[in-house]
Amino acid sequence: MGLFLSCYENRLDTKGRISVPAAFRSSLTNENFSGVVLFRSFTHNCIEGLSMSRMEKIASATDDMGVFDNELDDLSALVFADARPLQFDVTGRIVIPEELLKHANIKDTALFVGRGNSFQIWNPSDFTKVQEASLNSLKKTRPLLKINK
Amino acid sequence: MGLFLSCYENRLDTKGRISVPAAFRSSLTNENFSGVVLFRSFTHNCIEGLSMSRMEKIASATDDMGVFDNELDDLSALVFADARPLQFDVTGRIVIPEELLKHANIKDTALFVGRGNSFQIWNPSDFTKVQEASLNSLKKTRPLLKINK
DNA sequence: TACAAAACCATAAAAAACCATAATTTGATT
DNA sequence: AATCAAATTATGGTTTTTTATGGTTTTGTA
Repeated sequence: MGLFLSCYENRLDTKGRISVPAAFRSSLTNENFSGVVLFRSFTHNCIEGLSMSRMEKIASATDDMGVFDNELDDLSALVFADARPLQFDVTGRIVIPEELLKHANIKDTALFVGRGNSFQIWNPSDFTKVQEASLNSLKKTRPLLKINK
Repeated sequence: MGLFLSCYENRLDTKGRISVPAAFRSSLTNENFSGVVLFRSFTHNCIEGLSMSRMEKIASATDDMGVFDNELDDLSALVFADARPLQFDVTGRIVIPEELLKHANIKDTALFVGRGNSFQIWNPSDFTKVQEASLNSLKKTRPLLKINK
């Protein structure tokens, strides 16, 4: 699977449709399911996005843990219950459910943010704030050399 | 993968295109993705360059760390969000996004600087200054023997 | 029937592919 | 070492395709 990289800002139309960035779509060309899976982030006011195959990996990972790790089991249960499979239309658009938009405080513009094997969808100005904060805290601790190992 | 070695100065055309040095391109011949990944350096006013496969290694490394290493998670999130996958055209050119050019203070000429497993792109005169400063500090501290250990 | 969801059609702007050429490098031959 | 031919490279300009976005029509179904 291709990585989700960079950021793309797109707009919702009157019918709630929004284009998933072409670069993200082409990371999903080998997928069986022509679309994405979205759910509300636990940690931020944003939407988490995954491919269906990655969702299936999470499922088998929790299977492997068996019934013994209750915490992980509960967590994945929440994810599955909240997850929305959304199929692309011909031009690569999806309709993001109202609940998710509300959780991420998204009105008419959304920012698709690459996270490697997954992505997030943000209210653009919310993301700017969080990103700056994160950058500042990193500059203090400077774990930067780890990148190039 | 071949190493990125030496420095090459190339020019941007009116459409923002610039040739990636042939020597760098031939270090990437075995890559699936015919291009490079660029992002803004955290430490200097320059652009960092990597192969896609190296980016994928970072992605799986962060996956392995899981949700437990928040610091690494934040760091990779920043990198992935900022990273721009740029595909070569037929003649080996890319278009460097405006934001990156601005960060590196690049106008019409750019210097590709080999860094072994990665490379950087600099404003030529900026690089000269930084390199001289770096050389001077090395002459004082003389940590040179450590290189071959 | 009425309503929501899906399929269909259209278009301006952005990105990619295409074509051309001068300059440079390589390599072969003397 | 010197020369020339061939290949590669960096660079410039043009054409075609893709993309994001908007609107309309059809379908399914409650």
